[in-house]
Amino acid sequence: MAPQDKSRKPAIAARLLEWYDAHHRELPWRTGPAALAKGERPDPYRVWLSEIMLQQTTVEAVKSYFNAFVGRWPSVSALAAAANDDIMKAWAGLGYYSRARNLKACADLVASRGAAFPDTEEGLRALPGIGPYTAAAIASIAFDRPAAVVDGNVERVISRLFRIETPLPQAKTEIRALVEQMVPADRPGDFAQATMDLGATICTPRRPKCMLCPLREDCDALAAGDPELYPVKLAKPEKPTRQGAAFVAIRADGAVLLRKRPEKGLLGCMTEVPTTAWTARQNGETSAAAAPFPSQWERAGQITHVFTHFALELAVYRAGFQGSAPAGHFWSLPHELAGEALPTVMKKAIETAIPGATKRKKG
DNA sequence: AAACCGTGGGG
DNA sequence: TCCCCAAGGTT
Repeated sequence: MAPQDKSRKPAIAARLLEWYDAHHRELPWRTGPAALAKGERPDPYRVWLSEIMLQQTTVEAVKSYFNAFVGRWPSVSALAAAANDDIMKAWAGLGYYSRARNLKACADLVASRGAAFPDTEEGLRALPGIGPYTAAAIASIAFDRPAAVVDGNVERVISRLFRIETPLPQAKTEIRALVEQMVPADRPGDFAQATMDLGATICTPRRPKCMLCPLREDCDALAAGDPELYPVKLAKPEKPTRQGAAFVAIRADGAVLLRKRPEKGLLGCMTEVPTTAWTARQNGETSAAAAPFPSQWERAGQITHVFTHFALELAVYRAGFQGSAPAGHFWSLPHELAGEALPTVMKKAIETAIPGATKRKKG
């Protein structure tokens, strides 16, 4: 190791923090460096809630959900007192719905222990919905612990700085070790957020803005002229297609027939219109004869929705239907529909049958 | 440990 | 249009 390498990592961390002080993003859940310097402390509840929402989810998508949640449930105790269904409804559209189920389970646990979050990585890691990343993020941001926070941004920044040829996810161990050597003891939370801000705004996956980067003199990948090649990742498997049919039954007063999905698995605990099973592509027309009950079904259209590991083609049928809801089903009136726990794929299906039905009305 | 689990935006 | 992927966790 060359002599100057000995100070490389601390120097990088110092430059990154200097950049963060001047260029950090203002985010609803963030306590900025100036406020921290004045002695203000982040609210662990807000840090936790934001970190759960931000798992595999963009900052822009999270903002409105975060504001709605903290407005309605300002504390972990308030969230613990909420009904499961209300939380699922409020989470609808954000995706990865097990996060909402774990959110409630975690709030219940924390509330039952005096409403105080654990202040160590290990303690946080034991809570539902909190894995290695989230435990480190909360420990460093909310409790000033020198934890190594490694998310997708950090993996990209580090793999470029050190031009790591090992593909992800195999390189995770190596990356974590490097981050552990860089975390400054005095500002671990800011260091974590600075690395993530750099990855989100400068060291982006494509066309990184290296000319604006505070670490351009430190970056092995930039020196080699190929930062965009990192991180190296394994090729992804092909996405299969499944097919099925969705049935939008409409009562004379405009109510739509709905039911609740099972507690676990895809879209668990969320609300749906009746559908057939979603089977592997059959290369054929799904017949209205597969409807859960007989009616004058007419074809309203077709939607395609891409999930994480498969694409779904749904034939959408529409029919009038009178009488009480069949077992396991319920009617949702027009003014209630927008507030139901409908995942995006189900809103698409309903919109295909009844344009505008799931949009929230004004007033 | 490989599979499963949503969604929307950017290039 | 299509592909990538975002402050990952659970089983």
